Order: sequence, then C-alpha cells, then structure tokens
Amino acid sequence: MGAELKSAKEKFVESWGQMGGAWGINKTMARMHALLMISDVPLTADDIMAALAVSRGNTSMNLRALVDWGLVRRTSLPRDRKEYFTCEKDVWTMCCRIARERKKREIEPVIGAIDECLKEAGGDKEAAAFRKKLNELLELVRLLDFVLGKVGNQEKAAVLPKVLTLLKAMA
Amino acid sequence: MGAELKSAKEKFVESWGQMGGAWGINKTMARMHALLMISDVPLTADDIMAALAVSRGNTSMNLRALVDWGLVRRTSLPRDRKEYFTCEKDVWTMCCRIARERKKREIEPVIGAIDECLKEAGGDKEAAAFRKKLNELLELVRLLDFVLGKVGNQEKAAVLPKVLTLLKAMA
DNA sequence: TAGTACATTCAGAAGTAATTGAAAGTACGG
DNA sequence: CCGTACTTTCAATTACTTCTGAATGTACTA
Repeated sequence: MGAELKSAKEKFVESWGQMGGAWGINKTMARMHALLMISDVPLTADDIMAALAVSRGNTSMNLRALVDWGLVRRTSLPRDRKEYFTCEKDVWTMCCRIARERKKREIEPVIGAIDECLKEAGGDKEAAAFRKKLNELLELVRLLDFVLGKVGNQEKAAVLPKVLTLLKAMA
Repeated sequence: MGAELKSAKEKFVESWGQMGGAWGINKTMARMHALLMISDVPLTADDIMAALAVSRGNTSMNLRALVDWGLVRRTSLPRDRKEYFTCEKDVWTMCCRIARERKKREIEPVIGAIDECLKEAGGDKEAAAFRKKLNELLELVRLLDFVLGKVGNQEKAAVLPKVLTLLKAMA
C-alpha cells in the first residue's frame, strides 16, 4: 500500500477515535471501529492489536463492546480456529444501529428517571412548578426518543438517506 | 419545602448528572444545570456550592462552561455585588442551544477530518475503496450536520415542538 | 486609596476510566 | 483425553479527568 494511502488511513483511524472521545465513547473502541470500516477484508484480533498497538486483553474487550453495539460481527472460517471481525458495510445500517443503542442506553433511562421524580414529587401545590418543568422536559425527551426509535427501526436502511435527503430538499 | 419535594428534586439533580455522564458531559456541570432548571429564582455561586457540596473553584469553572454552552446566563442585580445564575427557561430554546453547540463541537470537526483524509488519500486506484467509504461517511455526517443546523438555528424555539409533533403524527 | 466582597485560576490531590499481561478458560484435531 | 491455538477475564498499573482550596484578580464603596 502506498505511503500516502497508509498515512491517510491512519489519520482517519485517529480522527474517528478522537470523535469517539468527544461522544463519550472509548477512544480505542472508536479506533477499532474505524479500522474495521476501512478494511476490505475481515481482521483477526492479532491484526487489530498490531495495527493499533494495544494489548490482547484490551482488544478482546473493546471488540466485544463493538459487537454489543451491533456495529461489528464475529465470523469464523471453517478450517481456521481464529475469529475474524467485520464491520457492518452499509453506513446507513450502521447509523440505525447507533440510533437504536443510544436510544436504549441514553434516552430511555432519562425518561424512567423523570417519571420517577414526577411520582415522588406528589400533587402538592408547592410542587406545581417542579412538575411543570419535569413535564416539559419529558415531552422533549420523549420526542427525541421517538425520532431515534424511528431511525433505529428502519428495516431497509436504504430508505434513510432518501428520507433525509428529501427533508433537506424541502427545508 | 416538603421533604418529599426536596427529595424528588435531589433525585432529579442526580439523575440529570448521571445522564450527563453517559453523554460525555461533566457530571457536576450537568447537576448544576439541573439545579438551575428547577430553581424558580436565580442562584448565586454560594447557593450552588451549598446545594451540591462542591468547592468554590469547581463551581466557578462549571458555571462558566454552562455559560459557554449558552445554557445559563449570568445576571447581576443592582446594589448587589454577587452574580446570579439563571437557566434558560424554555426547554425548546435549550434544545436549540444544545443542538448548535454539539454541531459545532462534535460534527463539524469530523467533517473537516474526513475532508482532510480524502485530500491525503490521493486519486490512486488502490485508494478507490477507501475514498468511497469516506464519501459515504461524509454524506451521513453532513446530513446530521444539516439537521442539527436546522434545529440549532430556530429563531422561534416555539416552532420546534410543533414541527416535531407533526412529524410524530405523520409517522 | 484602602478595604471589602466577591470571582477566577491553577498546582497538586483525589477519583475514575482505560490498559496491560499473565492466568484461566474454551474448543478443536488427533 | 491431551496438546495446541486461540479467547477471555481480572487484579494491578497507568493514564486521564475532575476537584479542591489557597493565592490571585477584580471591582465596587466609602
């Protein structure tokens, strides 16, 4: 592989890792995701260890996390005891997976927490302003939940770019 | 204030802090935001220090960060040397501010990084698959950027709930 | 101008999260 | 079964982030 291309790929892996950091995602996990995205062949744990200079244990744990997020698949070839990892090919499908997970991990718990607070606040007059604010927040968060749910449940990820591009054309 | 209400408010502050953590936001900053959201009077740094049991320095820094995010305003009353802090009242306006900041801090840098990688990758045939993948990602990220831009630029935050509710009704 | 009342900064302490690597686990082939 | 080739786990370590509080800065008042 040409030196330019190699350096560009490394740059991309690092940038994606950086972005992961900003989004509260483990940086190494994001780098592994990037590496798999731009690899046109499945990679083994050893490949990834070598490419990113991380330990075996770390590689194992972060790959498992990526699989849990539904962003990476493990496959094993017959007559080969090694496991191979591949990234979801289609970026729109990837987008749906991320939406689904973020909804589940980040939005739903907030809805639950606000509900509980509302219950605990009681019906007193002095709690009225508090209840009102919680209800406003709930409405906002529920709408976010709804939107992420819609995106996350796309069966055919292919429709997503069309819908969004349409949205863009309308605006 | 009734004990129930007080406990419910504390619970809300802690939950919002928790959520901040999941979103890669400083937990204390998120707790301060929550506290200000549910306070019907402006608070001083001392009020916040006392309510959340954090140091003066920490309070000062996190409040500044909240002001930088456009989520909190400082106001000073005449004949009072103290500064008072208030949270943006309207949750939809708050939502716009968050969208604007996240676009600027998290999406735009990614677009820049991908662009740079594309430039560096060059036009070689062997880079074709890499360029293709980068372009797909770019399309996705640009759409996200667009959507956040739309939300963030709402002049009248009041239209946002209407648009979103409409979207919900349609689906 | 000095004193007071507040806010800000920042070096170091405390706390949290990521990482390593060696030991334990698993499963296949013979 | 046993050895081999791999993967996973986890206690200890390292790296990073947040927090503290004393020193410093700012600006109002008398």
